[in-house]
Amino acid sequence: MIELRHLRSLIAIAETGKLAAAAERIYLTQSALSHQVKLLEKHYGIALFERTSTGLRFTPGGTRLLRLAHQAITLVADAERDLLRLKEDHSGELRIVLECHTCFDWLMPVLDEFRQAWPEVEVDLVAGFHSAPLMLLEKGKADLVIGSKLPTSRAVSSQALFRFEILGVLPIDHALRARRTLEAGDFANQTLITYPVPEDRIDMIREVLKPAGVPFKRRTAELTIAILQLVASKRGLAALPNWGLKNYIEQDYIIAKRIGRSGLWSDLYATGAKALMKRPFAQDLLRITREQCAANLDGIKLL
Amino acid sequence: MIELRHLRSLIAIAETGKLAAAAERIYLTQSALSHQVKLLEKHYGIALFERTSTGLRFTPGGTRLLRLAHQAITLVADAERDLLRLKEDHSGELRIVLECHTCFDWLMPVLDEFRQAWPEVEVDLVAGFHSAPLMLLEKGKADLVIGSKLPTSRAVSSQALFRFEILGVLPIDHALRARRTLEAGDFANQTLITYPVPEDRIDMIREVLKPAGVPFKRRTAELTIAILQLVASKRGLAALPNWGLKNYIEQDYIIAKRIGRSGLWSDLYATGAKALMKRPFAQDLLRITREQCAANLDGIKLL
DNA sequence: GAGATACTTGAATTAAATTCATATAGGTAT
DNA sequence: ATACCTATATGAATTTAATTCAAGTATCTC
Repeated sequence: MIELRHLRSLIAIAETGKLAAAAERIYLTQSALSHQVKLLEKHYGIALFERTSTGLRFTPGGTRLLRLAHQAITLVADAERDLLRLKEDHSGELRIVLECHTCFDWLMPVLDEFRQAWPEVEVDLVAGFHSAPLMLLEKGKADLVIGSKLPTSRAVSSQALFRFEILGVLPIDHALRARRTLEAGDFANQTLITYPVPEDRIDMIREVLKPAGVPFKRRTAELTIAILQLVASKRGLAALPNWGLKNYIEQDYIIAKRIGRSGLWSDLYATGAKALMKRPFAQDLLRITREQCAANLDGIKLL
Repeated sequence: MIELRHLRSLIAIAETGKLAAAAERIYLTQSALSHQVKLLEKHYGIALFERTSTGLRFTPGGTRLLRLAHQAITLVADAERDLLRLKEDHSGELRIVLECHTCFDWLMPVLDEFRQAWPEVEVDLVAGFHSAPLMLLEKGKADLVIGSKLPTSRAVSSQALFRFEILGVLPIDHALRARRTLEAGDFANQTLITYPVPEDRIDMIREVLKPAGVPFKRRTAELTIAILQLVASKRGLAALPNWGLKNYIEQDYIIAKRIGRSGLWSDLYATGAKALMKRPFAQDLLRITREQCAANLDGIKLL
């Protein structure tokens, strides 16, 4: 008999396209998922997937079950949220500080869903760059910081969200267009186009260019699209999260390459006061974040 | 983590009101359900039931989860039906013969749901009483007989539906009104009001009055409501399924009593050609029947 | 206050899911 | 071709989880 466990597996498989990756996401082995899938197919007597050399493709039957999965899991989440609200006060305030510019891109739809689910929570975005987000938390000027891991004090706790890859961005006819990966040296004496934040907050500089001692120039822009325009018009190179680039790559607006042998990865955390992080609506915000990002952002790894 | 299994349990508990009865319905022990419920309550940290001396009453939290259960289980049933249709031809013909008059009462809503789910199956009701329903099947005049168990030939198979209790029906001020149960002797020289079918097709006569050698008179009526009117106006007694009487009992129109120490029970079966019974839409009709009857008919036992 | 009727509980058991270790299969680069 | 990489599949061993068994408690009824 089918169980929610199976439906959760189907969603993970759909989002990753591969058994092994799906397994990792839901903390199982690839073998367990293979057995699960086989059992489902036997149970219903139809194939749910075509096995290709690159992973699994859903058959019509598999697609139908996947639809069920999305519907059922949504209902379960709704019901569990209602149970939480039965237990505890469900109003509150949530002033969110974003450490990274790109986070806006996924945070907006997340907040839309969150506001629907918790209408009595007052959500505010604290805009602009802040040099000491931990201070903001401790002084009560903000409730939640989204960015890299913060030094945890007694009163504050961090929750990992996901890991994403930062790719080097080049104009489509750049000399390095045929390369598989970029190295620090490739950026020597180039202009790096970044958001207007200090150098040590830009992973590409902190993790790659500085350690390699590569000289480079810098130019800043506020918006992702502005950075891409500058790259496309050959004013320089950039390093941006893979999931934000997908559309532009597909439209041959720019090209993107892995940086270094195993890539440049960055982890995102949500940090807030311990008391806040335990509250149902905060937990639910993180749940919505992980769920939406897993579903919409290609190539991320949930943490 | 919650699973469909738990939701199925909640539905069974809601439909029976008692752990033991719910357990029986879903083929578990009462203890298993108790453990399940305790686990759910611990998981969500709220009480799902109030324990009363007569069984379990849903708390608001329990009710919310029960709503989820109905929604989710419905979605699952829909999806599984679609999978069946992917596998096999889903049109057909279904001429149904009803052996028992009362079956109309629950069959109509069942057929409504069935027609929605399988619009390409042509459903017909073969009205009236038939003395040899097996013949109808074998001669291809009907596809499905609903009634008591038929002698199974090679080509035909029976599937149990549910067991219901037949209660003795008395006018509200009848001399026997204070009795806990009725015995065969209580019907001596009384008029028994029945549907117009042969004696051996009326359980009350075949199982109780004949074996006890009790003399009685008979009068017939076509419709359940007509029988009840005759009883209420003291023209005689009747013996009818408990679930059809509930409303009338609550309105003090008639009273109903158990017949004999352990009651008079009757089992209902669906019988059809083996080839038909294996087909998805026939299986689904039986599933819908069991599900709807379990949900709507009080005091029946699924078989 | 004995007997029903219902749920609870802890330990023992059973069943099921998962892991581990390895096999198989399809691509791709040399 | 052959090695090699990336996938999924499979069988047996293991682990985990659910269920049953056997009492136990509580409440109501006569």
